Amino acid sequence: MLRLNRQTDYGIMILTCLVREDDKAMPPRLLSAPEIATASGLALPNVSKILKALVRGGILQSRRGVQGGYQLSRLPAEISIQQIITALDGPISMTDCAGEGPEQCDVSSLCPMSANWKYINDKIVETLESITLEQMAIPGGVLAAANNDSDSTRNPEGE
Amino acid sequence: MLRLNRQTDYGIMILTCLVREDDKAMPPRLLSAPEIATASGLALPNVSKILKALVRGGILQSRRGVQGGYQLSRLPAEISIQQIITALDGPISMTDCAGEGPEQCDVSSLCPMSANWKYINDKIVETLESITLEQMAIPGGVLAAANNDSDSTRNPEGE
DNA sequence: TCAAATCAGGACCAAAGTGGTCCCCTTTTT
DNA sequence: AAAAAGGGGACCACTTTGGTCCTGATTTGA
Repeated sequence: MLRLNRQTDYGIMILTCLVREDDKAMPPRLLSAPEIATASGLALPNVSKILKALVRGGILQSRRGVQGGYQLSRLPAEISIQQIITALDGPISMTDCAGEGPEQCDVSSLCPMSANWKYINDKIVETLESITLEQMAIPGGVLAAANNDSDSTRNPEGE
Repeated sequence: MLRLNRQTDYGIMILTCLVREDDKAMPPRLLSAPEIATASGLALPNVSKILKALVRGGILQSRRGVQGGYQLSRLPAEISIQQIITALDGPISMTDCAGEGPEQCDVSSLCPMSANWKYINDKIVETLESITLEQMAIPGGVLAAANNDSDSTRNPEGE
């Protein structure tokens, strides 16, 4: 599976909603949690929980009180999917080996796969880092962006 | 986190053990579950469960009876990490959107992120498909292989 | 100054998933 | 026939996750 949890999925959905709402209302204003819940079609308590986590992770800014609400703390083009995942689900690490400490895996001698796992992990982080919220907010946006720099990644077989 | 489960982690560890044992005993012979458990340092019942799953997934071949055991069904260079993960943890799909059916996510209208998720998912599968068990079995093997074809992937910053 | 609106933090619980063990059956060799 | 293996699945304890709710802090505005 290798699936990210549902909170994270919802979080990205919520953020893409925010981007679209921002585009609509040109003097960009704060959106309250109930407004965001309505726009995204999710239940308020859950949306609220996710929004708070996104603030803690530095993705959103909030203001309390009457007329308060949430807004992106950076431009959508400067927020990567990787940052969102990290904010909601902690840092990406496919195995204990790939994590911070060198030898959590003390089963046999020293884990000979550690360096390999770290490389794989970095590769995936790199992929997720290259996808921006701006791309994610428009249908097919990621694919379109990938076609625009076909030299920095692999050419899709032909040519 | 985006972590693969422990069975999968163990599974890859077990397979790399198998590769190394195979290299030692030049007339390649079958290894029994207890032998593999000893070699890997894991508990027998758990190793046994994982080995069975790997057989079902087509990664290993088995033979029953006295002198029976397990062996790889292909060369280590022809087994990708992706195949192992799929065998032990099911097909990779980061979200419901990225999975098979088009619109599991029926929250608001039709999910505009679906195509984007599919692209990201493919990208990760591609990465995992490019890593072989042979590379994984030697320390630093993945990194070495990546340096050998620095045109097909990104150059690590400086030239 | 008080009330209303709004976010912050965390407690809480039910449901699902995971990790690990064990048992009984089948196959194969001697 | 007995012993040595793997096959399939049941089973349970534990952890994680998903989701809701409550209480407190902050801000605005009448």
